[in-house]
Amino acid sequence: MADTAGASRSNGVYEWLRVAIVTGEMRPNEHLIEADLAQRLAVSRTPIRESLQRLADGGLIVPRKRGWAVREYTSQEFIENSEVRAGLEGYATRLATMRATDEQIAEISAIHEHRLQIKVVDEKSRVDTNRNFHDAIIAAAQNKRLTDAIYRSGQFYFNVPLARLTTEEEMKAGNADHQRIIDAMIRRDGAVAESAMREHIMRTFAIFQRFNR
Amino acid sequence: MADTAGASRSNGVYEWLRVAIVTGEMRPNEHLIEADLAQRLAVSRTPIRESLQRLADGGLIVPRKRGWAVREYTSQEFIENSEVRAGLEGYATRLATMRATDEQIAEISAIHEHRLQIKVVDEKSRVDTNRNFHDAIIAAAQNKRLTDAIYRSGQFYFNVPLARLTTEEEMKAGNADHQRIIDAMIRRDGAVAESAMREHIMRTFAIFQRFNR
DNA sequence: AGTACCCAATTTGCATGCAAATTGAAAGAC
DNA sequence: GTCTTTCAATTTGCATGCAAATTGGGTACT
Repeated sequence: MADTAGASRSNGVYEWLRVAIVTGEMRPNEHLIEADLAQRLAVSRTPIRESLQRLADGGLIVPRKRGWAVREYTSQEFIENSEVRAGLEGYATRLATMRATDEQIAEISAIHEHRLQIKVVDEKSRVDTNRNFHDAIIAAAQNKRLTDAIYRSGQFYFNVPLARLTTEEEMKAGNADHQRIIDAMIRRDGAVAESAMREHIMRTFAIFQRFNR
Repeated sequence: MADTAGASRSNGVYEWLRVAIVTGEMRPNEHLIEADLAQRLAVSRTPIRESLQRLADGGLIVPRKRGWAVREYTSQEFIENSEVRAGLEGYATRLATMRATDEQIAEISAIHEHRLQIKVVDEKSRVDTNRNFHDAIIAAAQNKRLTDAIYRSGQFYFNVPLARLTTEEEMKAGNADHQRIIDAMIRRDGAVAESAMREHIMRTFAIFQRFNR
């Protein structure tokens, strides 16, 4: 997120709205009225307007003839976004395989080994270790713009309970994917690491696609 | 570009400023004063402010303690952005290779053949046919979000005379790259098409990197 | 000459006001 | 009962006003 500036009122409003949308507190298709939001957040319409425009640029809300509405994604758009994510993070994995120090690869491997111990029911650890694994790989690619683009694409998955509904088999399959990725990275095989990551991401999002309502 | 809405005054201002920055009319590091811009464009500060915030989100300008400045890219950022572009457009080429109809591939091939006839000095045709070639491939990937992401990444190359300074050898090398790409697409070899496009893009941007001042 | 300090000018952040666009619903026609 | 038309209420787009933050430069002091 290329955050615009410091802790102005406007930025506070923007962040509040962004979180409200991403967490699903504001439902897709929900209509947004400047004056209502202004009253609710106890500011004037000016910072509200500025925030809404930025949210629209970011694709979180869409213009209506009058006002704005929280964006609703079609399943087609969901798939398209998954492809973007797979393309970006797959490429990041290739770069990471080329550029990571041995220490970084050992660290990623350690995160993976740690995750193998996590039980499905331990939701927090499950989500955290997964995030750590992906974050460590992305960071090892050493490309800030690429990192930004990847995290930005994640914003589009709001209102999808990505983490909640994983079964035992799904977690096993995910860990097997991770194993394939880290194995290729250790062998410094960028092409395999990349395609393994792509497939992992497309598989994972396919699982969650059915919850995109 | 996920354009926010219709032809309001604010959008006009936004577009005017965006073009001014991208074309280099406003130089990197140039300081932007709301009131000055307002007077210059004969509107109040409100639409100016809204536009500046959106430009900042898009990464074209950066905040200063007081006001904004046209962003100046380091050569490191230039390279990083080239990698993002190569990753995205390479992946689009792979998808296009899988998804294009035979007719679409024939069309792309025809564009390429046509370009082979263009002389270096014919700048307009040279730039146009190159764009057509890339656009046709990107469109054939049939992924709107991916298309948006690719064109968005192009915005970061403002103030670089990308088209102007191509030599005879550089154009030949570019055409050879294009040949490799279309050959792989005809063979429906997505992996080769993808890496050929990646290499083409990284090579091309490496040529222009020296003009990034 | 150099340094510290202070004040006026500049510039932003935000609130408010008003005209124009949009809407929904009531009233009227058939 | 249904379709039109009209009009008041709602809502946005933009301009303007004002307080607070920032700055630059002049003056006093060493």
